[in-house]
Amino acid sequence: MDQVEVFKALSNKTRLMILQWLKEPELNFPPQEVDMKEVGVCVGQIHQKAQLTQSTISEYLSVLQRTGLIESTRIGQWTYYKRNEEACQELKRLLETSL
Amino acid sequence: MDQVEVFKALSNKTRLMILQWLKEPELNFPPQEVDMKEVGVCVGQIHQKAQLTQSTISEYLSVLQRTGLIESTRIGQWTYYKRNEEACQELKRLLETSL
DNA sequence: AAGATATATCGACTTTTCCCGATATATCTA
DNA sequence: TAGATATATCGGGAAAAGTCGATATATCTT
Repeated sequence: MDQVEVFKALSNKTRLMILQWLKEPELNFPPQEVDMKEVGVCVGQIHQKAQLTQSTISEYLSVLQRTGLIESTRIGQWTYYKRNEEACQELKRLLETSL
Repeated sequence: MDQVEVFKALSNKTRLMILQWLKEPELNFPPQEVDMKEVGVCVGQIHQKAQLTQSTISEYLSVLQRTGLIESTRIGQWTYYKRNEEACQELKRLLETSL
């Protein structure tokens, strides 16, 4: 895990928010077909909640995914994103030592 | 403490290194007149060790100081920088919850 | 007061990031 | 297969960050 890349990914208000929202998807997004806890939240929902264009949000989700902090599942025409809690934990551990 | 600003400050290899070096100044810098543990390390020493110009390092130290992660003391013509361990701890705590 | 030394600040240039709109791609449905 | 919908990617303009050299400022020494 490249620390600089992770910090860059976290250096943006919207991306930090997304990470927060995905912590408790049921609290932050309207009910879905899928189990949000299990599968995640689709791009459109995140796009609606963040007030930025679809392309920007898609890009931001890629940035976060590249760090490993979130992961995606494609189901039909939707891509669902959810946190990778293990990676988040590992990052915390990393920060514990590297900071 | 503005999270985005902190992460931006940490989004740079050199600044991360500086923060590391200042963790154990006696191990990372040649002996000085002053007690490095207590007072810190002067800009010139950090400048020599990081391979960037004096102005860049001075700027980077300001960036770090603005986050509160390091603090400075002027003694004569030297400015000494050292970690603010309390702030570093607080940041870790913040990350623990905000991440 | 003059010169030396350490640091900070300024102006400039380059690279990166932030966002957008437009378009491409994938999948679904009729 | 045609259209609809969801997402990804591409190209670009504006703003911010990275980095430098030159210069200003502060302090020390003589």
